[in-house]
Amino acid sequence: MENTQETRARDKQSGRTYGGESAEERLARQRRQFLDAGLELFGTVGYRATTVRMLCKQAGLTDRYFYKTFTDTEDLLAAVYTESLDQIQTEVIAAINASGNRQPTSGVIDAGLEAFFTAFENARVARVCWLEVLGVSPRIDALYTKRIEQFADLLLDLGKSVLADWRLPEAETRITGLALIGAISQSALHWLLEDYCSSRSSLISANSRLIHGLINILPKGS
Amino acid sequence: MENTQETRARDKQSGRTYGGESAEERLARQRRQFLDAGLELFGTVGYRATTVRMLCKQAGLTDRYFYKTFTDTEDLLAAVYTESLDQIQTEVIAAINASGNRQPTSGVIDAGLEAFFTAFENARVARVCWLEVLGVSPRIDALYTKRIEQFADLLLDLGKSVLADWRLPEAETRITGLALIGAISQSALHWLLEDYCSSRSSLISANSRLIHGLINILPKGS
DNA sequence: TTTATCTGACGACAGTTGATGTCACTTTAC
DNA sequence: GTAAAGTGACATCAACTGTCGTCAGATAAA
Repeated sequence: MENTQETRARDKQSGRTYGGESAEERLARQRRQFLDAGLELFGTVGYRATTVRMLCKQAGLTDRYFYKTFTDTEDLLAAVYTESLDQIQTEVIAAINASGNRQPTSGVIDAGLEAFFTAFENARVARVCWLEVLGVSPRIDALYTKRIEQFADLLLDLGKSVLADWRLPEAETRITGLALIGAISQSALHWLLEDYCSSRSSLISANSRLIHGLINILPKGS
Repeated sequence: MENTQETRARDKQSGRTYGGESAEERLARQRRQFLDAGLELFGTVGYRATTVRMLCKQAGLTDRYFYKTFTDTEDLLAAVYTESLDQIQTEVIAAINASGNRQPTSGVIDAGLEAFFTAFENARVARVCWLEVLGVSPRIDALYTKRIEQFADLLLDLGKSVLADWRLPEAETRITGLALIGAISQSALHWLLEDYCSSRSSLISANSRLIHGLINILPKGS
């Protein structure tokens, strides 16, 4: 059906170099600029108050390029959120693996918590991940749920690897993981909302105690 | 300065009975209708998508009466949130006091948790309190923070009354309370987002275990 | 009954927003 | 060097929102 010059010309970027950049490089750079602008604006004035025009001004690009890469501001929010959490998750896992001494549980847990809270010392990241992302749309809610569950699974896998046999029924295991993530994230949220007036170490120690208390009371076997 | 008929006439409601209701009764009824409409709409289509017109249609009243009682949709949101949490807090406290047997800690805790989760089985209440209220404005954020802290204090007071001497430093005590509320509320939030597919009892038991584990590991004296 | 208040339906207004289009100018490819 | 593609500043468009005003009719007080 006439997939000729017309159609081909209308395709995104026909692919010419411009300013020393290939078409893909330009698209990637624009995407990055919008991601940065999104984190900056969503993390300060908030998602609801952020308009396409503001994003473009912040990114130093024109409206057209926004719609070339994203469909919505919501689309950008999802991208910013995903990228932030990807990075944090990577850092937490790295910290856990780095604290190689897996036997004394406390070391691993505190290392993970430290990486976690350190990442959320960036107020923009914290605000986007815990405040702005909630109640936007069913799609974003689903994304949020998925990421929280990923973190819960990370925590539970760690627990199961440390405690040889795990005797908690599956349903309660899931809820327990979510509850722990909730405890940690609520701490982080209040940390942000109170302008980080508590010390990071007190956050780590309070949450660490919670986790140790749980491990202690788990049904034990053998 | 001329506080005569002009000014007096402009005052809210000069105070005549209409339809068998006094001026105050009418104002109170209208306020209630808007509160109900707010809970309904904020709890289903969401705060961002709710407009003044929609609220008035839902409440069966005209725009004018909205502005007579509330300044903003944000104002109404704050009122709906406050009323919902007031009621839940009352129910939780009542449940705690009702389970009079204060010695066996578990009874009190489970009773409180049961009242809590039962209240959030109302999806509209849950959505408003955990989703819609976040990231709206600094004013609403402050309100949220205050209420969460109230719940945390409730929990901590209960703990301190059960455990004779409390040896945790104040800073960590606060964070611990917030973390516990976070655990419980994250459970409730996921319960909502997953359409209440878990059982209430599993939520109670998982969170109860978390609290008992903490109590167990607290620094003990005497 | 008459007059002032209360009510609901409706329209008007300005301000924003998302989304698209225009136009002159640069840069690249042929 | 010439045509096509890329770019940025700006205009345009409809849709929506908060907010306020108008007006006819219902209700209560005089």
